[in-house]
Amino acid sequence: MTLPTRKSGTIPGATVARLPIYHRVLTSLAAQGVTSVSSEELAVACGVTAAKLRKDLSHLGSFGTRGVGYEVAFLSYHIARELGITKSRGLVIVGMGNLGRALASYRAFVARGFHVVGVFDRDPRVVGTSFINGTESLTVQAIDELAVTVAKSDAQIGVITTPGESAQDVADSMIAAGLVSILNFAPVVLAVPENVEVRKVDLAVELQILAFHEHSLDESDQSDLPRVGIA
Amino acid sequence: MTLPTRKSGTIPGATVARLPIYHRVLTSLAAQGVTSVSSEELAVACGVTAAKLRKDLSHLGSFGTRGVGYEVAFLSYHIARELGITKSRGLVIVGMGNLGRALASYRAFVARGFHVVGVFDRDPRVVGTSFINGTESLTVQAIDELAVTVAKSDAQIGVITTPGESAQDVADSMIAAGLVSILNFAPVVLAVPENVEVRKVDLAVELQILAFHEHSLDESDQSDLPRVGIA
DNA sequence: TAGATTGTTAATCGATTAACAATC
DNA sequence: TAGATTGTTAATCGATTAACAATC
Repeated sequence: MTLPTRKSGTIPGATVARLPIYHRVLTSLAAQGVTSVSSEELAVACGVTAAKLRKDLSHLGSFGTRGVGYEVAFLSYHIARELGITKSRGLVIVGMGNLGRALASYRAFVARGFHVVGVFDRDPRVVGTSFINGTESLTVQAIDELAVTVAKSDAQIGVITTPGESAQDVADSMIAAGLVSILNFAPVVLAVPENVEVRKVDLAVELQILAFHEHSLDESDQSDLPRVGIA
Repeated sequence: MTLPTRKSGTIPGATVARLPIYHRVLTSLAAQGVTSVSSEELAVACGVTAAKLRKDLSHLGSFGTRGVGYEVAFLSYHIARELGITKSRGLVIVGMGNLGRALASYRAFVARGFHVVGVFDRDPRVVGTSFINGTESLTVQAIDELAVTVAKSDAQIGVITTPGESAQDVADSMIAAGLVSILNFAPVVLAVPENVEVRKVDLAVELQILAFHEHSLDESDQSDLPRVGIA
């Protein structure tokens, strides 16, 4: 018998994007006391096909047992290890509008291994105000203080929740402060050095993609309608 | 000379997902008084390659002029038309926690052609409370009232911002109320009939994908380190 | 006409799927 | 051994890219 071997080489992007889902479902199964799961069962719970799930996992190594399935805790640990979420990672959030304040208090972040180490805003009227996020109280800081806070804490990810106009300036400040991972909610394309990874979430874009779905239905409704005319 | 012809057939999903970006950038260019743009210029502003942009647009029809470029207003209109965002679409939001309240007041939604027609929560202590979103005041309703509100208004899209435990129930209520487009922020896979389109946004997943990036850097840092030993 | 840029073609790349040999 | 399920292979599918003929 050989120890499970971690595959060398890189993991496809599409696979990386699904690993967090697998991890969350496995965590949930473990909480329910489930100790073993087949690729078919796990796939259904994750909303993917069993073939895709097994293919994804095959990029990490060989963590299942043929004829049996996967041990929930074991697989969960190896996915967490691969994702680098075995330790909690620090966030800074810049832009304390509605969305920024909501994210600063978002309980799912803590539940999934992140902690907010600082919140920032450009507006002097907002700087210095405090609010409660879960257990601790956060005081809004000026953006000048970003670099010092990032250095003092172990912050690794910057979240931008400003309007589009300020987003590039904020990104520049984050990069100057040493951050190389940015989650950008502002509807602008950020220019960053190539060692910096930006993920963009545009909530209005998500709605517009759904609007396309609605619109497609409208059109097919029309062509499905019986046409009045010469028969 | 022939009129620009709209292509028949379906538009690839990857293209549909980028059309809102093109539309937003075109809107921004128009606001700056730019009337004409080349695929190269537009692509840079959108963060894609010119080849990809032209390929995407080719699925909608032929709206450019060879040797010249695209007329901003003309192209913008045709993308909006394709996406079905020439008219404002109504949203209902269920789950008035931090995220739900933030989205209910999110100005970018109105700016991009959506309006909130109702907000809902399960908690009787929250039902009946009001808050201001831009110009109007919204009163939180009980989920029982969802169907009536959807029927009375022109709501077409349901947004779920509840905890995971309630999300499936909420989705069922939305579908019963006649909604077929759902934006789901709860970290669960919703079971829905196949005529219903669900888009899932998991904010913690976005962070976890960035954590993978951080983690990859950690690993390459280590292998880059000079190793002490027999040389 | 000469220069520029589109729209399309063909090649490449990556992701998905189905099937099955390996093996518990 | 018989039944079950993984991990892998090969085929398919869809998306991206580069190059260029069409044409303003």
